Amino acid sequence: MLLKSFFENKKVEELANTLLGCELVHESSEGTTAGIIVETESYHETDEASHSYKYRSKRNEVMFGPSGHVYVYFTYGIHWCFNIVAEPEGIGAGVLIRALEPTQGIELMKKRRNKQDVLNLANGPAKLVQAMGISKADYGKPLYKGKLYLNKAESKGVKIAFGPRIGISKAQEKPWRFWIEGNSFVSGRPRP
DNA sequence: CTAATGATGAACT
DNA sequence: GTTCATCATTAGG
Repeated sequence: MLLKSFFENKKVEELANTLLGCELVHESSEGTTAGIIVETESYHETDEASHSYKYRSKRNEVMFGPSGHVYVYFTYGIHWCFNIVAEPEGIGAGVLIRALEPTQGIELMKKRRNKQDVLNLANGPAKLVQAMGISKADYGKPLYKGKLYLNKAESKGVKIAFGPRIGISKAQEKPWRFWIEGNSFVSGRPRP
């Protein structure tokens, strides 16, 4: 699994970039599920759209902590999203995982999601949280230690594309969304 | 205490 | 492509 040093000494957008192609693994009591990260977005405290913008609060305080920890948040009344904290303690930054390509425990994911279509298991922020069995219980946990962790990118030479983020009502000017070019598990396709 | 808001998904036409 | 479900967190009084 990737160690603490992987998350350190990287800018948030750099981490978002490096995370593409890595495998996210969760060993739960129901079984192990895993998937390749194919889409990310980066957020920083200087960015108006970020939860960590301007001040810290009870919800986002883990984003100001050391990098490599898990930030899980709830939105729109029913949806959970999964983030990885980036940059050193004191800086509120993180990478939102937007989509996964399932690799292990696909049957379990289908059961959790109550869907049969593999393409539709984890191609969205709240979907992958459900498919992986991640919950608020994982909030603040380190990714370099424990049952939820990352494996190094297996394939080299994947094409990385980037563009504006999705679902932001303010500050959409930063091209801080990254995805693997041509991967069909990426949520949505930006227009040229 | 009360009201507005939102880094979305599913179902539908 | 469009509509709406649904609630923790936040800001304001």
